[in-house]
Amino acid sequence: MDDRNYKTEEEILDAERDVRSRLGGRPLDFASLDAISNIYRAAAAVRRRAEREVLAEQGLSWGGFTILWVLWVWGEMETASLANECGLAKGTLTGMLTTLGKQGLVERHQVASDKRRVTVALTDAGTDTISELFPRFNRYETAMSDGLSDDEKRELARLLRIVINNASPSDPESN
Amino acid sequence: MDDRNYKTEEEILDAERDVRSRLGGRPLDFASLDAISNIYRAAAAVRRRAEREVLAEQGLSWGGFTILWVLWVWGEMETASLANECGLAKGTLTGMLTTLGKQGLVERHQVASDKRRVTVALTDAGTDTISELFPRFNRYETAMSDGLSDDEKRELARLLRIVINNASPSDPESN
DNA sequence: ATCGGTTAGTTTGGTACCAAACGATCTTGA
DNA sequence: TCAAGATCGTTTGGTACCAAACTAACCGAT
Repeated sequence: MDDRNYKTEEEILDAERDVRSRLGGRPLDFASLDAISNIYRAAAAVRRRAEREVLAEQGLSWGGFTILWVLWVWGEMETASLANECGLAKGTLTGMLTTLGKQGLVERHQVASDKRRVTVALTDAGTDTISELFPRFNRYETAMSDGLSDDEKRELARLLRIVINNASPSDPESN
Repeated sequence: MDDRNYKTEEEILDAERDVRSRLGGRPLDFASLDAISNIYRAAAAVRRRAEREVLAEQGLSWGGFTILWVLWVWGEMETASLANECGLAKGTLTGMLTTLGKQGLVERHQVASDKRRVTVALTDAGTDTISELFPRFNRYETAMSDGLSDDEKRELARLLRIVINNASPSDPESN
């Protein structure tokens, strides 16, 4: 059976023709369709494989890894910034910090001047974990970019930044 | 407070310098890092917004929408192909088909010649839903691609296909 | 003809994730 | 000074998602 999870050029064109006819010739934006749906496909594939092949042995999820990485690069920070930086809802972050805390990788500190606020920092074990793990993760990223030139990687990142901005509510109450 | 969820050029360079120093000058592939991490960021942002602004009023998740879309384009198909086509684990598909079935949007049919096998098809209501919803979803995709030329959209899709292939286990027992 | 291995889909157990409701703390204005 | 509102992080309730264990059906070799 056909278990490829990509399409040949012809199959894509077939699908386009089908959809077009099913809509009675109404105009559709296939260029956008293809671009956007591939973003999700690529992200899911990259994530699943990373969790299986790089992160699982450390007992980390993609989200957990992201949190450690952000804390490593940016240092101790408040949960609101951290959630935003990681692209997580604040409620989600609470749970994941609890998990990471149980693993001894992060610590919460109450802010003295405002008892509502909490900062998060890596523990020594957390620092060890991420500094050992990150180079391996980066090699994985290199492998996922195999076949792309450096210019193409940069172009890919640039195009995605445009999409990210389009999708990011500059308007209010995200979270 | 700074609640942008993107970075300026300088901030990215700052972060790069920090990470570089933290690793004691070990070489890192920042081009791949930037490209791959932006894929996930973009996907999460696009998905969340789609679920809120396009899918929620129909009571559909991204995954549920994807299933309807695939069935609409490709017609009745067996669950294994459908799971593969949607990028879902087969166990996940079981649950989502149950949900979609309760909503009256899809039907399961046992294959007569092999009672292990099951095919899935849209109901009339399912067909109505997806054919009404899809054009709106496509307009959303267009909005998410705002600022990209048609050539850039195609280039984005092409670059992502390469990543998808890299991340897809051509080897066995996925699922 | 039946027994062992293979291949379907489903069930199970667990995490990740979101949105909305909540409780505690800070702030502001009268 | 103290009550009303804003703003923190957490809790709650629910879905989506995966991997691994499971069950039923098929199939091939003896």
